[in-house]
Amino acid sequence: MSKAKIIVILGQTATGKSGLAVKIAKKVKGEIISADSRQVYTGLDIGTGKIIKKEMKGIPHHLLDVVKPKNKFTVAEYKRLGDSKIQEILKRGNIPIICGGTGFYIDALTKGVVFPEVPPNIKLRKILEKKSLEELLKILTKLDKVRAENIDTKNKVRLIRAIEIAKILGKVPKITEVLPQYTFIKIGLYLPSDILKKKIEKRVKEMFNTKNHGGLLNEIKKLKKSRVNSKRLKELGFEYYNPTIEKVVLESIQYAKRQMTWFKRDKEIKWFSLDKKENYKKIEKYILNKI
RNA sequence: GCGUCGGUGGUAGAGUGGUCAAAUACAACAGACUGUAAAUCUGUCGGCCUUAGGCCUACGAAGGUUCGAAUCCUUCCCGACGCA
Repeated sequence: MSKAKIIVILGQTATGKSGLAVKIAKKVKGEIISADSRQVYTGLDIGTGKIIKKEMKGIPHHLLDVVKPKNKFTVAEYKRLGDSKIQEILKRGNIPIICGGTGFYIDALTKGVVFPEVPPNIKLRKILEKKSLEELLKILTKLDKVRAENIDTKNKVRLIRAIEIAKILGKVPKITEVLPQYTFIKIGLYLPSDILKKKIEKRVKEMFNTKNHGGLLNEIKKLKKSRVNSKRLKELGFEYYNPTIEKVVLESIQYAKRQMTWFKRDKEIKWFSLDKKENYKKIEKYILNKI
């Protein structure tokens, strides 16, 4: 039996992924699984550029609004949920379309990555956070010399997580990748950088427009009211921490670059530019051919 | 017009005779990524030479003092403030 096929649509922010995904879904009887690390949260709508009901055009969208922003969501959870969504969709005889810009999440779902079964330990993290990089490295070296040697020794977040894992499992297991059970058709969307910048600018301005459900600032107000503190807001991304139009535009552009460094490594991605309308047809054809 | 303070790399801003191609921050460029991933972290960042290193051009402009100047002196240009 041949493997089930799954479409993946990825790309930098503001390249038009969501729109394309809906179009493709209509053609192939698809259902969309979002791969966005922040759109999983309720209440983060404007700042994350979450698709609105009208734009969905009746296509089912999954993994949007699955947790409250006060709770932390993680890749491992994403993988679990994503895998089960894929199964459900396939069972219905439809085609799953993974669509989003969070490379880490996409890889978790498409590369058969197996994460160590160690949930975050908030208490331990609090203690470790107070320690210096040197101290943390020392602790990790004691627990797992191998991981200590190849870890980024200046990255506190990583050091803490490594210790967290090693404390439970004795060491940090080597990352294992099992052969994926599906065939992924990966479509990457890109735009020439000047056009991308313009689109980002336009999008950010729209975010701040108060006619847009009160705008981003109102969204932040609501989040604060629901007792999301400012440290958490910062974690949720730059749009949510003292934003100004200029700042958000700049940081979006920087973010887009970071996204690209991630995607560049994946040689399975077939890239398309969306700067011309007729390219939609090209992509459609490419996908229909593969399915 | 007189007086005071100031003019530093893409920007902001330290440096006030040698250790200065010049702290730091930002931007830019490249990259990493084992449960925070729009997060977190790293490298490069005047030009040229293949790295060690070397050479050249640079701290408003032109001169000067000095073995040596972003730093001191003179004049000029520009800016801010004060007095007229």
